[in-house]
Amino acid sequence: MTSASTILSAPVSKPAVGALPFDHAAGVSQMLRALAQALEPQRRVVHCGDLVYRAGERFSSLYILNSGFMKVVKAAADGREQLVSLNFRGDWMGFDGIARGAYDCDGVAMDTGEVWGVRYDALMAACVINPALMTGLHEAMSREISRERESLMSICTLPADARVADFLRGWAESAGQRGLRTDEITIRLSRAEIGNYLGLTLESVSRAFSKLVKTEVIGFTGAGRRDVRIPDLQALANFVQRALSPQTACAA
Amino acid sequence: MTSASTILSAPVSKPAVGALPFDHAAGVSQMLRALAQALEPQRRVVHCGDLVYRAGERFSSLYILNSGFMKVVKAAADGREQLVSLNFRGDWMGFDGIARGAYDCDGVAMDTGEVWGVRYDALMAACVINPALMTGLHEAMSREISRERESLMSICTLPADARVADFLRGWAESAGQRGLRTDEITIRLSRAEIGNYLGLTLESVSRAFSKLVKTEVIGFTGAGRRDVRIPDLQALANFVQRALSPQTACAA
DNA sequence: CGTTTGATTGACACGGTTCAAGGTCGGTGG
DNA sequence: CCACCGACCTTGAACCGTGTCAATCAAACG
Repeated sequence: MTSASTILSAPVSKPAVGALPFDHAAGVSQMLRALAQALEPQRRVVHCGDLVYRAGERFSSLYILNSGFMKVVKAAADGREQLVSLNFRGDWMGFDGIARGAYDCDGVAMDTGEVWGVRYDALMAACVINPALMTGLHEAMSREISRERESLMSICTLPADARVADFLRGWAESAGQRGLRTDEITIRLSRAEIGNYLGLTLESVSRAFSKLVKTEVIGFTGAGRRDVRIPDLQALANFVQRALSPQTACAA
Repeated sequence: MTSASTILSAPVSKPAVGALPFDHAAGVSQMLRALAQALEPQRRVVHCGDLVYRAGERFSSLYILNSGFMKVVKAAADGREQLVSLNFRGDWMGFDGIARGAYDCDGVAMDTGEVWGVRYDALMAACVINPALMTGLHEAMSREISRERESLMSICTLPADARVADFLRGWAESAGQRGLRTDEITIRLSRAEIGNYLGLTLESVSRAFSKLVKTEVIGFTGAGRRDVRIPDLQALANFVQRALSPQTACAA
């Protein structure tokens, strides 16, 4: 407990001002270790398609992804479905359940992985003893809010091509944070899922990919069209900018 | 402190299952009272246009709206701006700052009102003493996440008319939660702001309003076109459904 | 190998943006 | 008090980006 009590305090108070590649992976590992130590999380191996929690179910636990890849889907009373979040190792899920006392989304595994469930009441109790846990939790919620706002801006202000480009940029970025290469990524979503996430049809997504390939800012590597090569991340970002103001290409 | 220690526990565990008009206002009042008691928040009177916090500023406080009306705006490095959140009495603001250590949005007053600033570190300390405070905080963050997902779905899945209709429905709903009438509301946003929020141009918003008036699901009351009469909230909701499936009008 | 699922591409229609021209309201000063 | 002004809203017409529908193709799978 002594070690846990100071865990995360350093990365918390010093968020490495402007630098994105601050040690995200280390922070995640510390958080997971602190949780394992304080709470005996319920570990569960999941496979592609498994539901970790579902909309309407009584809220009792938050979930942290130890490995694998998950999506969060919101369903409306009419048939509409909306992919609202994509999650990787270290990400928390289930925050939506806290306020209402019931989840209002489905958490779906997209891959084989391990999810840790921690009872909310137990977590609260642990937070009182170990404030670093609480801080870590709040940061996770804060990140989720910021991420969603980022998506919103992308969807509201960018044309289809740029939305897809921005999506790829974001994916590469989060791959980088997890220590993976950013110049060769695998998009583990169908065109339809990407489209749903970005407010586009699958055809528009497909056309956007084609255009990005033609413009040379991305390329396909594998046989399926899901392995993307990104020779230059900055070029991707520039593509987004160009889509906004075709004439004012160079700002910085 | 004895009174504060049980505050919110009842409304939390019994979210009044399907009924929206559970006593939201009472919960807000209790929360504000608990904060005032535990933390001596820094009270500030704001006027329309005032910035309560701004993007880039070092994070230190969260803000709670005691009265008035505020918007949260996110600005991209290029000129893009996105209205990401609208806030009323009892809403918290500034969550976006927790993770990065700096806010990434502007909090802007849209009206005269009073905002309470509470230092985050002091709040954390108080949470340890009074767990109800912590619970209330988490519920507020959870609500923010859910709200944003709601917006995302609306924007991604609805045509222009329905988006505006859904926006009005949501506004009326939150007016109702605050104890105001839901059949006569005042939209304190310009067409341009609504458009930005919904991913539309101001012209599209204006046309949507006109169509809603022509369809009789809303009407204008005041001289300016911002006072909206909603004779039947259900009719508004039906309009949204109709926009999705023109033939399959009746589901329930 | 046939079947199935997902991706690509084309042709066309439609919704929403863009551009432009008034119109209305509220405020300010002569 | 009224004329003027600026901010905001409405409406129309033309254009264009996406959605829709449909055909084809490629890869995965039993």
